[in-house]
Amino acid sequence: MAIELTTAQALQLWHDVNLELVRDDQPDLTSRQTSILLTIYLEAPPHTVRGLAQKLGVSKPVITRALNAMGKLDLVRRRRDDEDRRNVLVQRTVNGALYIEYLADMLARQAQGVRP
Amino acid sequence: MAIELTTAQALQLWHDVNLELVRDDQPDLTSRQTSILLTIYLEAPPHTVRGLAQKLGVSKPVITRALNAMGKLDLVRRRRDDEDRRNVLVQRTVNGALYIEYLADMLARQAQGVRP
DNA sequence: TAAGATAAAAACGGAACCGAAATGAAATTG
DNA sequence: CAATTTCATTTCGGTTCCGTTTTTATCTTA
Repeated sequence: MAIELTTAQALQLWHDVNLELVRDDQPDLTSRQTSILLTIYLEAPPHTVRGLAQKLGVSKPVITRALNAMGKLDLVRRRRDDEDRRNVLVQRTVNGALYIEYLADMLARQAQGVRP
Repeated sequence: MAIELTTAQALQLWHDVNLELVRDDQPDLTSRQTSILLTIYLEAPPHTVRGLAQKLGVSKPVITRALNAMGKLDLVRRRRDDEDRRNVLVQRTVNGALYIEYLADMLARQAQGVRP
């Protein structure tokens, strides 16, 4: 069951979602931060800085800084890998799960409102 | 014909779209810039700095700066309003229309790929 | 026409982010 | 066990964005 969406509907949905993200009082995440956050919450662990950098096609410092920012917001958490202490494992938080839930509900609601 | 999308599907779609935006070599727009751009291209003119600021719930300098940035990318253009020369009218460009088209196609393609 | 109102931009200091290069810590290899 | 590799972070200079405040230009109105 693929989702059939005309390009006009897709644009309108993108517009409405972005507008709500700007207008709400949730923290504003960049595309990179959003990609990282959703990768962590949608894909199976473990998630390392190196792995995330490869998946997104960006440098490792970009991941480090994004983790700093999202760590401050309590959306993700770092933990040293005990198997290989060079690695940092990125983990979920309760607050991050709540944010994801907000995002998912908003997206589904906006999609619901798409007009033919 | 509303678009039915589970929250899980919505999240996956959001993830995939953001990931592609990070990975492509198109200019990276912020949520605010995207909202402004799509407002200009989806809603009827005229578009003024003041009107855009109100619609997005942000200050006017935010709009001015976003227009500077998107003007450099040739995505939008300013024109003085001849009726009231205090106003700036924001207008579309060919390059902006091409960017919108790229965005729309990518979104529709990603939506097409959503799995039940 | 002088005074006030309005629209946009500019200026300012502070915060965040960028890519590239250097550093620190831990594991691996010869 | 010394040298090298790997992983993540820090640092650097530069750019961009933020909110607030000030300035400039234009219009309205008393």
